Amino acid sequence: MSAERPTMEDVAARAGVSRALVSIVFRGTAGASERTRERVLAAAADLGYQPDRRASRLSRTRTRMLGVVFGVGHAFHGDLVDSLYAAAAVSDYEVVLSGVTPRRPEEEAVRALLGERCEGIVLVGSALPSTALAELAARLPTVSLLRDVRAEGVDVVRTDEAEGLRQAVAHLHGLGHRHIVHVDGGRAPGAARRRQGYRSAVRRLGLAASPLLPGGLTEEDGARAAGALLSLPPGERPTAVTAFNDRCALGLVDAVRRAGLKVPEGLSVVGFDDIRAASYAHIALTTIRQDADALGRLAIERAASRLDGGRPPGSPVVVAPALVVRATTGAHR
Amino acid sequence: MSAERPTMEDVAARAGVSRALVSIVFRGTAGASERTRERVLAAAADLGYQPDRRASRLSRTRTRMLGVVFGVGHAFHGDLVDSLYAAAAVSDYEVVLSGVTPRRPEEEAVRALLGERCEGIVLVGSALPSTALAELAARLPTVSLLRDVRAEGVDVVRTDEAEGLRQAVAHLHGLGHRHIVHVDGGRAPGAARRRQGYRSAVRRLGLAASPLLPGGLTEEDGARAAGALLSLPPGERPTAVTAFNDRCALGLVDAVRRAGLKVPEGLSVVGFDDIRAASYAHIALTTIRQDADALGRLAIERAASRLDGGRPPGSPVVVAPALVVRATTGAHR
DNA sequence: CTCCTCGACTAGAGCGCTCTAGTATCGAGC
DNA sequence: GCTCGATACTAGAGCGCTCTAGTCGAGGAG
Repeated sequence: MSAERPTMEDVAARAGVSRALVSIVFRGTAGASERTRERVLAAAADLGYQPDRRASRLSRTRTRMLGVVFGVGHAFHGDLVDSLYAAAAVSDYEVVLSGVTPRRPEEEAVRALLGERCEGIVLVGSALPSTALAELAARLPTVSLLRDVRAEGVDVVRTDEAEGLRQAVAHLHGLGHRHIVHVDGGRAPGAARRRQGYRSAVRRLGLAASPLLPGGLTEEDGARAAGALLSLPPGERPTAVTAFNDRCALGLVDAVRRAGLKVPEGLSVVGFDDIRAASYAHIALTTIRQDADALGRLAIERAASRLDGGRPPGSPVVVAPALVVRATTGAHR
Repeated sequence: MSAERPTMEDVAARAGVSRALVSIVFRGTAGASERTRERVLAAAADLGYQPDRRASRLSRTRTRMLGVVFGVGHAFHGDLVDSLYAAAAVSDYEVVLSGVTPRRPEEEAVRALLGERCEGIVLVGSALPSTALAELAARLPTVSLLRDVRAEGVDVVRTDEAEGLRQAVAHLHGLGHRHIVHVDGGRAPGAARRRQGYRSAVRRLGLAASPLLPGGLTEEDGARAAGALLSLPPGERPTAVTAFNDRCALGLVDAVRRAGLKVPEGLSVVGFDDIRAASYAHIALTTIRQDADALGRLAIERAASRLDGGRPPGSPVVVAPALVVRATTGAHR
């Protein structure tokens, strides 16, 4: 149905120049006169020529490809992928996606990228054991985005979770809340730091640290935490909650409202992430915003500086979060 | 930091065989004795050799790569990507993802895939003009997944939206509802067919077709539709609603509940898609399930049959949806 | 003993680019 | 006139695989 795809050779013949010149024109490097450049591009357009990246990557010494492993369908990963694409373009790197899905484990996603000869790899919210990460890092520059790991050679780029929780607690404290509970994320990436941030913030304000409420990272986990919260004797019930993340907060808000408790009048709730849904007018979740743009940019820069600058490891990059006040928090009464 | 990556040549030398033999072993084709096979694999393992896919693809006549363009972060697209990965593996194709994000338009995502020399391309919920799709299809097998288009050469794989709405309306009718309103999806892919499915279903049951309520594909759109619905004079207010999709339904349910209307007692709501969140216990949305597995599988099969079987176009593939009854619908009273 | 067949293995020509080391041409400087 | 240095362009050797067309040797049939 379609004729053989034209190659550089065809374009060269049509433009009456050598293949090398066509290559020069398409790579945009110096060495071709303006007239020839135009002639070549015209010939290419006539033939519908498009350079073959496979061949180009094979012959180039550098592939300038950065692999990105992410959870397909994870809202926040999506925001990060957007930012990674943008940042890579700036540094003249190319992003190659490899998705993790229920049926496609992270190991396989990584293996696929290695076969492509990516020069570096960014793992978004990786769940790989740190030994596996260290092994990876021994082969090529490896950035763990979101997840904090101590693994030889692995660069970490993450949000300052503890600081985020400090801000959340301080915000609630400023509103007059004295009984604040944290809904925990369990073993999810970042959960430990948020937990710890909550505890130290509460302590510093001279409040009593309440036992954690078991939660998780989905709406369902949040709804379950709501059940636990509502079953507490009224006297022991907190007036404010910091949730592990936005989805968890959303589920919790939804469930307590259905039980007749008003938000924020009866309970103030703060999330974490600032996923898109959090900003919807009818939800208007007060939350701790993770700076997806900065996170993505720094992850790429980190990989690029290892590749280009030969700059050595360096300590984890920690991005400051920001409190976004919306409508799920209010004065204590 | 790392030595040069070993090549087939190195493995061959170490195993004391020719490069061709190593290739045979790694491709798993016949022509090597069991003993040699083991020797080669051992040598490869020693060196930490991994075949270079760029080179392999370049020399192979067929790349067996299928490009997939999808919306990063779209929950349902994520489900489809999972199924596409799985189906491609079965047909021995390789999936190459190219994400669409706020800053990376679909055109660019497609261009990237063409440069990779994908043999076929699957566009999930494409928003490209049909002329652009036809142009693409002239170059390589093109499947439009979810979106129904009439474009020369483009294979369409989609859910039977009209049938879905018929089921939704029939379900509500069976519960005694006589005043059912559809919250419209506007220009979103599939919206026209759902609209039309609603109208014909209502007509067939002898009910009056109410004017559509403008909605959209996000929770926010649903919440806005709720506002419009609540502002209707009580006598004109419907007792049941079919929403364009789950997210819209979720936003609507949330908003009407907050306004004091109980679901399903005061209003029954049916969504569309059956995204993961719909099944969460605290949400339990009655919805029309799109069969992501079948959709993905058929999309791959379609592309593969064009490529392998040379089977010609064929009519659009329409997948049956299924009603999933949960807790947002109840008997009219 | 010769002719065939068959399995195991190899040589070598690509695949479509990139990039180094050139050659040709031309104007300027002495 | 000759050299020099640019600038514009080309030849050709890879990059690391795949795959066709072989070679080689062992065994079976006649």
